[in-house]
Amino acid sequence: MGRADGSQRQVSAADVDDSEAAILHVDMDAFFASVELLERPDARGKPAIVGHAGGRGVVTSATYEARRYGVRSAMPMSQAIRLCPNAIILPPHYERYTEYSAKVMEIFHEVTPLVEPLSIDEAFLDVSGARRLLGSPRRIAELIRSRVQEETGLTCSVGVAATKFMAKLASGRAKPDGLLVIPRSETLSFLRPLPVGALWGVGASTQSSLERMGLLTVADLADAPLHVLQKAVGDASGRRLHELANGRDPRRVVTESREKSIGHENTFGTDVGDLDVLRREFLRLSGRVGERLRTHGMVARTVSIKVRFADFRTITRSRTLAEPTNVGRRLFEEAWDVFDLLGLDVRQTPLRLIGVRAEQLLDAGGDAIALWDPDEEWRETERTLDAVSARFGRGAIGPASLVRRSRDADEEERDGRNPKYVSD
DNA sequence: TCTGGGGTCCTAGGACCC
DNA sequence: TCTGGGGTCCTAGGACCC
Repeated sequence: MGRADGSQRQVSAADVDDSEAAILHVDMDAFFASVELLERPDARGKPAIVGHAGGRGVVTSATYEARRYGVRSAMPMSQAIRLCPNAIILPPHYERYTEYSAKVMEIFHEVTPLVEPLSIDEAFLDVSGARRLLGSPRRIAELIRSRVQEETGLTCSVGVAATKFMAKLASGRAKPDGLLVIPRSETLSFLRPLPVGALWGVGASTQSSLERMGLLTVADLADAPLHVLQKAVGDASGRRLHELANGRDPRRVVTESREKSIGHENTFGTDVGDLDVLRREFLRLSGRVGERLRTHGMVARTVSIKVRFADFRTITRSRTLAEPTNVGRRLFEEAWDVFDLLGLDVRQTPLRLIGVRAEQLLDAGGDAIALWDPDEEWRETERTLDAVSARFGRGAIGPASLVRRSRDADEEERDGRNPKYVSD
């Protein structure tokens, strides 16, 4: 990846004090675009945009050359093309991004087990325990940068600081293809002059409410009384902003997290006013959600739907089930019923988008029905359930029937033994 | 200019329980 | 006859992030 301009790459001097800065934030540079360019050498050094031309898509990623024209992620493609008519449009290949993501995450894991992926292309690393073996945090950051470059052909930027937030700020400042250490002692002097929008969690809306109150910089927030901030942006956000603005961020690097919801949604190429089409789409989305629940070994207690109208107004409706499920057909039944209750006249007001999301996820192990074969199509599941209920009645499909996973299966799997399945 | 798809977290009101 | 306070769950919407 080339740089945005001819300026010096931002690298902290070797004598910067990183002794109290053991958190790294690694962020791939223009990740999707850079992966595409690996196979399109002809497009290197030129403005290129990842996304679908035409239709309702947005920019997924743009090279720094394209960004010079004002192209940004999440910008409507039509607008991006207007800004940069000569840009090369690259259709996305998500499987490739997933592959490269796995490669770089593996490199991180060879440095420290304390890796917290934030998204497909960035992660926090706690390297406090890796110093003895690999050297100072700055040395480790350099090592990661050169390994990523050598082993994937991609560049990344690394921020090194005492807290997660400062590390992320540093990597952003180092971009592209740079490294920046913010010593603990310089946290406040770095932070205070920045605009409020630099803080994690301050987007356009929060920024304008803060600005209306005359709070323009991080220093303004740091010095404002807590209750003033809380009044403006709510209890939790106010407290968090106040902490961040004062350089405090106690969050640890956590390696494991469980998903809290799984959903799919689709924006139609043109708004849809046909109930049959909507019904089929709800069915398809529910099927995909059920499939993913099963591969995760989870069931959902709550199903929620999302509906977006032509004018972009968006509503959600949800329903909590008596029995949690991971069966696509069940998710669909609830989704469709909840949608039906809206009483929309879709021929009059066609829809731009619909979505289905599973919430309040529970481990499917133990008492719930578990359909463990990830390759199993939900339609297969549906047929099985229908057949069972046809023969034995609906009550037959319950906690005690079909295939159940033993409580110890997880532990046994960890021990390397075969997971045990019991069937009643 | 016309706005994707995957998520997380927070708020607020009402129901319900003790 | 008028009126508690706390806690949890459910639902809808919105801000935010990548």
